[in-house]
Amino acid sequence: MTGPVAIRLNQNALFIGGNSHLDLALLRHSTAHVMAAAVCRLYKDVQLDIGPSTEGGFYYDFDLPARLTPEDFPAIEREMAKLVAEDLPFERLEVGRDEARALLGGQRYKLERLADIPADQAISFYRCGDFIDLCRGPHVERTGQIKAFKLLSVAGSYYRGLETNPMLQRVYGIVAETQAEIDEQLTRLEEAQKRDHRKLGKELDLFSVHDEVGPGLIHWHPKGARVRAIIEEFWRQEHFKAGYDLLYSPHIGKAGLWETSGHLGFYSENMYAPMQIDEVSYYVKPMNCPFHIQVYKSHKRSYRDLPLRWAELGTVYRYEKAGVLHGLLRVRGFTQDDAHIFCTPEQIEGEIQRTVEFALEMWRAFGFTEIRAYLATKPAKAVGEAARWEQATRSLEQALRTVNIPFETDEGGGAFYGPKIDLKIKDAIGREWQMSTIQFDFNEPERFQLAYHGVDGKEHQPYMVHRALLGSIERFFGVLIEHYAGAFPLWLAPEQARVLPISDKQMDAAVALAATLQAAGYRVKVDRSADKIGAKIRDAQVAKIPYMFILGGREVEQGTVSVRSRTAGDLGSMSVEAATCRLGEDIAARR
RNA sequence: GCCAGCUUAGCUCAGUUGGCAGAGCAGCUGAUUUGUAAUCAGCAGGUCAUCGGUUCGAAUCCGAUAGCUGGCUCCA
Repeated sequence: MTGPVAIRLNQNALFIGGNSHLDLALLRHSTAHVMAAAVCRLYKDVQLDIGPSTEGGFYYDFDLPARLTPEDFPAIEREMAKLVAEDLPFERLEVGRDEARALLGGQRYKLERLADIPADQAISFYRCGDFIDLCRGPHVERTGQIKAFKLLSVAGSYYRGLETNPMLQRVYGIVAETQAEIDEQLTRLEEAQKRDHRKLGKELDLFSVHDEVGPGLIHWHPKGARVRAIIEEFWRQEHFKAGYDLLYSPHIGKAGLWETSGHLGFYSENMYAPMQIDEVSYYVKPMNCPFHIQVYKSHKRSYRDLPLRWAELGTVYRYEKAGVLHGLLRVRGFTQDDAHIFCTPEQIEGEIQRTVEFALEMWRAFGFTEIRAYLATKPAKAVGEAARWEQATRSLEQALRTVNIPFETDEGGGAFYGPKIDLKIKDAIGREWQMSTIQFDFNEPERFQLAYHGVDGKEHQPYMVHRALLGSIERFFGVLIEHYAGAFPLWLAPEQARVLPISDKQMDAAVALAATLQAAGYRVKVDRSADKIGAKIRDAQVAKIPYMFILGGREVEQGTVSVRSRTAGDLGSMSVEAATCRLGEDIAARR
């Protein structure tokens, strides 16, 4: 979107000036109204809810007897175009409550919305032709100011977002100043869809999900598994450097363990049914913490031992509702890059800070810089003393300020057992996914009676922090695929280089070169097809392989190799040493 | 789980009003031995997601189930 939207507001409307972002929001919201007006003209018995602007466009929620499908969009768009052509003014009306009720007639959702407006607040309606809607505003002046728009999708949406409420139909759309901008936005959406990890995962042969096995259960193919192995090895080394130790724990545990931890009480709807072993119930783990706690409790701990930082790539299984599963980003079995930090109250602030810094460092290493942080505070229902909550929340906030990343506060968004910091990043089409999480836990240390001996010789309860930096390896891989559009940098690429003989005459030399490079630790394959060189290059390019080493008669004779880069094209002939040197440089720079 | 839509070869997709199941790519075989993004020919590949119904006849119409997609709720 470019430039400020030049819109002058109705003199009755609340003035919002100068800011193009807000003007765009006005335009979007106004277009939502026009869409609602169009729907009311075309359909009978329309119950209206709300139609706000969103980050990318707008939507309006309706309840109507007809079921809307994208096939209905052209008719709605035509009706909207008529409303725009009529250039109707948006008129603001301020009315009393009784009059408002009368105006709303049989609009049940609107009447409920009206009841929510505080007594001291003005009640306003906006009229646009014969369409009138309870609305705070503001709006653009006239419908004629809406130049270009398009309806994109329709989906169900619970009234007020509550699962127990009726489901409304939500129609999404976009609006811009010119048709060209709409086309541009649609092209961007298409481009984003091309880097969807589900599409690339199939095309690049990275992973799969199978009906025969079950939804949300990921199969890592050789190439995906190779990338995963590199990620995990890097992760382990970074953790050792950061003062962590590694743990491995079982996949199942007795019911009693999950009772003590509280999971059977507060997390059972996400846990799979138990299995009977020797007449005892065992559960597959949805989390790793109770196991780490057992290790902690395996002997007495002193304040001199703390902090303990224990990490595990722990595979957990959680029941997720069928409708929420999404490629690698939302699955039922996944490996968390989990860790638990046990420390004294004095250490907590420093530990949180280094954890946040560690997380950002990790994200930077993988090429991510745009991350949003959220500080989630104490919810209404919570365990733990108020003073602890306060100290914990303060140290989280302090850490965010010290590392200087902007954050939003999610008031009351913490878990019942402690406050947390979440780091979120966006997928190819702008959906935000929670990745890193740093969570305090006041619940389990209490339930498991965790203790350490303090300087005073007395037993104290340690602070416990759960943290996952990448979140889960599955989700991280999904986001990574989209981030690089499948073209992994050399250090992560499952196949770093492919040797392409011009003809079969160079096959022996090609196999020998690949063997040499493989022995030196590079991931290299030979193209053994009978294709012409152009086709071999195309195959390698489509497979997004960073380097192609082309061997013709000349190269074999001179002991050189013609190097082609995925991004820069033909780099010309060079010695094998020069070529491997280039690989080494790219790997070191994580290019 | 809820609302809506979708499901045809390994992949991407055609398939008209209910009347013999199709293409490209990939695969295999053969020919070609090629100099920086697709060599040519042939062959093979299907319980049209599954189950049931309507019909003389169903990929096509109806119902159920499963999976997927877009959202909602929930979450790493």
